[in-house]
Amino acid sequence: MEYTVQKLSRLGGVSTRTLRYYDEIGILKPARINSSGYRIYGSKEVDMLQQILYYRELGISLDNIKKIITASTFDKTIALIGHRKKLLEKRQQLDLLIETVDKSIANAEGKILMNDKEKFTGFKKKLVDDNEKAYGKEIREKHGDEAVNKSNIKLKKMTQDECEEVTRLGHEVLETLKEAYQTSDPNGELAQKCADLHRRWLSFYWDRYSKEKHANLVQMYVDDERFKTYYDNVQPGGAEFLRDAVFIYTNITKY
Amino acid sequence: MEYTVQKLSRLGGVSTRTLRYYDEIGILKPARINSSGYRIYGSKEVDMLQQILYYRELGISLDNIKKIITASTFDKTIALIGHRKKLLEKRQQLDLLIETVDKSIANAEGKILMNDKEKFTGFKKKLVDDNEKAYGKEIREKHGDEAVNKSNIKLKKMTQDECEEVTRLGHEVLETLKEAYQTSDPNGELAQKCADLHRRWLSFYWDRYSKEKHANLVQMYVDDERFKTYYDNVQPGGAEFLRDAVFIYTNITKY
DNA sequence: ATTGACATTGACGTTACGTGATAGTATAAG
DNA sequence: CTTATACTATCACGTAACGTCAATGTCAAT
Repeated sequence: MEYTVQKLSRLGGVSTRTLRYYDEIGILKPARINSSGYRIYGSKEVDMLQQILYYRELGISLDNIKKIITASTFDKTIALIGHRKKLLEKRQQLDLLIETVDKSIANAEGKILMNDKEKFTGFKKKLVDDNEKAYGKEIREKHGDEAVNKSNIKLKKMTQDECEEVTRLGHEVLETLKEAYQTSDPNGELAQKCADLHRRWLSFYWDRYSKEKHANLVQMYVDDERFKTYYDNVQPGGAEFLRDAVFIYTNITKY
Repeated sequence: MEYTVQKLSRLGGVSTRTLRYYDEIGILKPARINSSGYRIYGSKEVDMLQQILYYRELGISLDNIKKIITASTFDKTIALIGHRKKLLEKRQQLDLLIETVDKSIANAEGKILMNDKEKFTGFKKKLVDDNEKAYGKEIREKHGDEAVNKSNIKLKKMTQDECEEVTRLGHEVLETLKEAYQTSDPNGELAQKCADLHRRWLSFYWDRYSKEKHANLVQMYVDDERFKTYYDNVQPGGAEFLRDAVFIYTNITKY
């Protein structure tokens, strides 16, 4: 069986540009060039493309793939082991980043909540900025290893499963909010379920849950245009509805 | 206080090129340009650089940093939350890759071990290639989600702590090997400790440990030049010494 | 005046292609 | 046989965040 660029590209699920590029860098040459200058690939090239794409999926650079595919099984194994190590390091790096982002978010939220009433004092911005500077310095000091480890934020120990759940929860909150909004009853079952989901979602981010903070936060969702927009994009009037539901849920009615 | 490019670059731990680039893309302009065309930065710019570097550490693109640093605290928080989500997705993607690499390594090792005696039949290469093709297809079929989940490889459930340990163990094996080699006694305490460390290291990669496979593997370390080179680079004669120690350790003496 | 450390502006290289521009070729329909 | 259109080819520029020359100008000290 013979294939032109497009046929092979469809077979492999890549673009024709990719095939021409692979030809250019010498990683996958066509079996022959026909009289019109067209690239013609054979079944051997199909197999080769499969292998290339396989390694590409693993995040290996084309340069290394080039070496790997011409290497023996042993060398391939060694290459894979080395690559595995790189991936693990990358993941640790990612974990560290996520931790730091979490700290930053928690910090910002804390500041927002604490300083909600001083909104116009002009102090807040300075405080937060100072804090960011401090963190930045901290990180650059010693890559933040020790400092970060001392953190007592809950998120630190989030497993992968929990990460998936918090994402799912986030979606669920929004979808339940949409449904609940249709009932127009913040006291209803759906709205209260939504408030409860929101609490569970928050609990992932907060060290410890408190009704006060919860109510405070949803009020802020309404007061601040940017958060309001976020929820209203999901469901117009959603921010207010969520606040009302959470006020009932927490049994707190003023802020 | 005023800073030239180099002074600021040393303060922030970045290259002068980076500062010129940041000027070029408008993310950090100098306070003024002196009569000789030199960039002069003030303390405000130092603060700004701190912030930029902070966000850069988090893996945020300069383009987004540009938006973030001019945004309010609320917007920054929202941006961070969004970024956090991206990081989590990236990590899941990485975990998937690591799993697949593990499968691939285990597969290759399995093939090597199983077919050690058929080394010259020429079947092996074909088998492995076929297998790789199969995996590649599998992955591209449905991103391998289900297929990968069905895997019963031990590594799948490696936590981060375990990942760190296996890396540490790997180093320990090599260092102990070096020390043990000095004793010239594969039956000695150090050599047996090394063999034991090697077993523990292997146990991370294998579904279940067997003395047979262990002895078989270390013999291969000697027989195959590429693996031999790997260990001999650490300690000349290391591959043979490790084999001898493991033969004693496993109480298996022929292969 | 000279030297050495510092500054400037280009401009090309990096990765793995995407996205045109321009031009030649194959194939089926009219 | 012409035409439409579907395909092919080769440039060549753009991407992100700088690294790395190269050529040239400036500052402080000897």
